[in-house]
Amino acid sequence: MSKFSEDVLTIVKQIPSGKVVSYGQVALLAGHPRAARQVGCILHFHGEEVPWWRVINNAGRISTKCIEHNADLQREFLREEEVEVGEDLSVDIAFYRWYFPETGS
DNA sequence: CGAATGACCAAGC
DNA sequence: GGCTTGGCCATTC
Repeated sequence: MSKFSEDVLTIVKQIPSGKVVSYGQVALLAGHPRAARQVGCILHFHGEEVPWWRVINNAGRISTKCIEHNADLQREFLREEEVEVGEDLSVDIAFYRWYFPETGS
């Protein structure tokens, strides 16, 4: 577990229910604006201690390009938090996007 | 240290 | 708006 990983997890934990963020934003807060890939790689590795399901790509969709991560489960979690998810795992990111108070972006 | 990998991002079609 | 190409970066071998 590197410092980068801990920082990413700490940031993700701050995401409120019913909101979602992109990997790029988390990477930015972690101090590595271009390391969005590592963020996703780290998230699929732990359990419910961190709301990883609230983290999606900048296109507003749940990526399924890698190993069989529970994309279907993630959709269930989001809908439980009043976040509408399309059949193709698409989310209205423009409306549900959460902006971290620290950056104010 | 060099090469390969991955839940990405931005630009081009 | 969706698919394809190239590029970034940290971690692992």
